[in-house]
Amino acid sequence: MSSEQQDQTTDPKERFVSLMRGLGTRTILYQQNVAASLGMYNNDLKSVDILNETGPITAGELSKLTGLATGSVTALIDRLEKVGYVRRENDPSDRRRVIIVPEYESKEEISNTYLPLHTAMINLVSSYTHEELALITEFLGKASSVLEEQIEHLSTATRGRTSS
Amino acid sequence: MSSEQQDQTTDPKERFVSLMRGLGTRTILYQQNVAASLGMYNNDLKSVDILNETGPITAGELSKLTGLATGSVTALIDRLEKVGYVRRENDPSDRRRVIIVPEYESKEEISNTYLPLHTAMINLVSSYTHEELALITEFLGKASSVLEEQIEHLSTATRGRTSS
DNA sequence: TATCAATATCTTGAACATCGAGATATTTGA
DNA sequence: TCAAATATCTCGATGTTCAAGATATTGATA
Repeated sequence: MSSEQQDQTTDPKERFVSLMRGLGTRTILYQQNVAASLGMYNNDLKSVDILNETGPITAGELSKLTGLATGSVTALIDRLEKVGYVRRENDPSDRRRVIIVPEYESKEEISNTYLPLHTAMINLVSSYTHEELALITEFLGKASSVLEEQIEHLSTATRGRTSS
Repeated sequence: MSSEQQDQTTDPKERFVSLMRGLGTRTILYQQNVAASLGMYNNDLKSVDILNETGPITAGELSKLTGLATGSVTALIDRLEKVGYVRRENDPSDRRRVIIVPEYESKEEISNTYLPLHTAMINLVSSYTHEELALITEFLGKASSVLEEQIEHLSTATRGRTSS
């Protein structure tokens, strides 16, 4: 896998979309490799990443965000808690709820694994001017929003089927 | 999940990297939702995407690209072949090998599921000038390369552990 | 205040992708 | 010609994941 096949479409927009897809595929493969190299399951790492972005959330919310069944999330939290990546905390205002608090920063193992990518990205970014960087950053934000909408669409449309 | 927490870092570069990560997380969640809505396993869809980009490859190559054991790939191909997403073909020059030929285009089910995202992306892109689009496109290519290098690093460094 | 429905998490058993190792077939090099 | 290397497949074991039910708690209604 590199730059093969029909990648060099003539239409600039289609070429862009094609690159976007390629980036997506590589992102997924990358995350999978990170998980493997940490000896974690994909969903476990995915959850850690989500928690790192959202901060503490309840088990139910994590279930919705990951698309996993609640029973799976229970087991998942057990695993993460055992390794020290998160801890359970009781919600004083609602004793049914369990809040999952990420201990992400305390565990440098994960950030160390991400570090080479981080460095490479900073490196890449340094080759751009402030204006260019601003444009790209703005674009990334919009692309994220688009993806988020699409996820919302799909997850509401699918509700309850078998998957991975 | 939206725009929470420490996302608005002051340093533009760090802010960029943060957005990049967010995009990654959403990409993974999106792909997972697509798989679920198609009633497929994540790895199966991942493989279809890879095959769509690479064109026909051998079972062994797919095994390397996905990081799955060869036995898993055999079962995976069985599933994809049964649904008609790929077909097996013998390599006349090496009769041990099995070439997996994607029937991607013939099966519109998948492209239809990707269509809304495709449209939204085209839409997003249309708001940029040619010069801007060229810049972003160039950036995407470079980012893809960076990811590919990182994948290569990790996969060579990990060789043989337990994962998902 | 007592009760019932709704909500949140956990428990349990079954299902099934994945792994690892071995089996089979084929190719390559000595 | 023969052994080592390579490519895919087979098979049993493992373990996440699911679905449904169990338990605990909350909120609303009468």
